[in-house]
Amino acid sequence: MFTIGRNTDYASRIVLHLACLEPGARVTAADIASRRLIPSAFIRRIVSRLSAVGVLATVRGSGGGIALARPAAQITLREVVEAFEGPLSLNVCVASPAICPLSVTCPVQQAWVGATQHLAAFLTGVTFGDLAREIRDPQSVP
Amino acid sequence: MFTIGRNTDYASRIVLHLACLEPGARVTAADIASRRLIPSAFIRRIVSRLSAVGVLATVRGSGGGIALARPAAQITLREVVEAFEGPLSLNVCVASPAICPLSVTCPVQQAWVGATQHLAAFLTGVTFGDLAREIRDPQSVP
DNA sequence: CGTAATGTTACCAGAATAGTAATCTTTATC
DNA sequence: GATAAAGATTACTATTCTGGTAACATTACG
Repeated sequence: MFTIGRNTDYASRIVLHLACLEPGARVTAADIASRRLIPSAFIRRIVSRLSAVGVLATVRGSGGGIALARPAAQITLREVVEAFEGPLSLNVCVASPAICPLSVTCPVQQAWVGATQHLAAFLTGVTFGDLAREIRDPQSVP
Repeated sequence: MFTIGRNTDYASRIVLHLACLEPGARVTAADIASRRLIPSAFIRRIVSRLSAVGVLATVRGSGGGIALARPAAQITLREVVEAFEGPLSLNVCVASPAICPLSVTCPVQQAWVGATQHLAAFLTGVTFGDLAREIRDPQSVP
């Protein structure tokens, strides 16, 4: 079973949480942590990463907090995944073909490239605007 | 970067190697290991697993060896992947939703289910018959 | 029985993962 | 400007996973 890591999962919960609030709403990391069941010490690094990547905008200091850096409809699941997992690559020979001495004419490598592209396209098509709408109005996307 | 493991990669090379031979051809593990650059001690477990899953047929003892258990066209890349990675599941909450207390109405979980299904469908569509044909006749599938 | 082959198990070192904790920086407010 | 609230950064740990090695067991042919 090859899966995304917990970081990525938590990150998507955080972004989803913000996407469900009023546009531009700002909340504290501790608040998200408690509501979304994320280890509170953990959330710091995740938020930090997401803001470095341009998904979140943070405000330090008293009264500060976390908000989406862009409208939720412009944030894709792929972006969040790649922030933690690196560029999508279902096999090492996809990201760095040189690692495999056989890769030049290897059809399996081609297959993995194709699979990776398919997955990437799917994840690009999922925005947090869509996901938030599913929560607000479950009927809209059955 | 979340990728398949080396086991899975090696396994696909082994099956591909056999798929390129005459149908029913039987060769030794050591032979495959040397030709496909797989650690020779490693290949035992891999072959053993693949035969347990019904992809390979092995014959023990002197003069024994390894062959495909079925025509290459009936062996999918998905099958080989799942033999080593377990059932496809891009997030833990896909395989076991109970693990996440939020999963009941979690749209991200839905997204991961969809992504997993897409990937599974893609990998089901890739057979080692196709892959072997690409090697024999690169023009046929450009 | 000896040899050639796969099957199985145990083991190891290094890396990654999940999670914790402590400390530093920034900034709003009083 | 002192204080406290908030995020930023770094280090650390325990556990698991991974890739790989090695040894031994089993089977079968001649």
